[in-house]
Amino acid sequence: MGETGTAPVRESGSPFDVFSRQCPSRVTLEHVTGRWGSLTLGALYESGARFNELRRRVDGVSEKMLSQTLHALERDGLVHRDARLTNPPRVDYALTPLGREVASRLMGLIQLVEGRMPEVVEARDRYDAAHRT
Amino acid sequence: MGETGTAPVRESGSPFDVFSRQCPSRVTLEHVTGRWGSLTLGALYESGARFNELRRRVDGVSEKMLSQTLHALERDGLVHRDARLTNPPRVDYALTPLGREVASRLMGLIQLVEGRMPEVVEARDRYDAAHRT
DNA sequence: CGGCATCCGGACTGATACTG
DNA sequence: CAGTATCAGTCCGGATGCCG
Repeated sequence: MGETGTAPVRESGSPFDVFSRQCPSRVTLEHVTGRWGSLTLGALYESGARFNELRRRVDGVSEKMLSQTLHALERDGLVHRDARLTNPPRVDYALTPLGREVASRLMGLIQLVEGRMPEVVEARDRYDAAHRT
Repeated sequence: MGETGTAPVRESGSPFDVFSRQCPSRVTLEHVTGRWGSLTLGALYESGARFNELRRRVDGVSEKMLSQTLHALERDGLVHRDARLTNPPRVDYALTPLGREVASRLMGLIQLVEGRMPEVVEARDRYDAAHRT
């Protein structure tokens, strides 16, 4: 390959470098960080819950999106689904140990963003003021 | 209000609860965790860079999306843009102190996901095997 | 080099309706 | 309660072309 210093190796030597296209880890990262994925993991970090309880925690999510999100997270091994075929049916969702680790880091990020929102809002105002013609 | 334990207060008492619809922090969180936002912050965490250098680091991003992403992050005060009106033009992007904090947590998440991909892949195989009719 | 404006197909989203 | 199915609307995102 080019020896002109183009090497994009980054610090990674990982076989699962998210920065590369077509790497399976990028898909998982998108499940985790996606619009509803992050909020769903955050909601479950609090405690396990049933479907409609989760819907209430994640304000604004539709049935379809929540269902879809939970399936993706379950498939990735981050969420455990426990279904009782009783009447009425009861399905409990909870984080797996791996899911808990991921959610923990995610919560760290979420809380940082929440806590620094005043700075963000201020930055936005400055930006908007500067970019008005 | 209801004293039946419905209080959805969560651990948050924050005025910027991402779990609530219409909260500005949710928008910022989406910029940060979005498909290209997370990878862009990750790329900049390594070091500041020029536009096309960033394009190379974030494999697969289009010019348009990178530009759009950088604007959003700049507006949120996470990225600093330094433009020299020379010829040829030169524009350097770098993280702000706040951006660096956010990117740091993000990298923690990214590295966790990358490192645990074997488990994820395994979980997927199990899921797919169990859900084939 | 570092962008922005436009176009356009397809992916994604969200009501609604229906099932077990 | 816990979903799936369907369908219409939105918007994402890439390609192209032009400008400073």
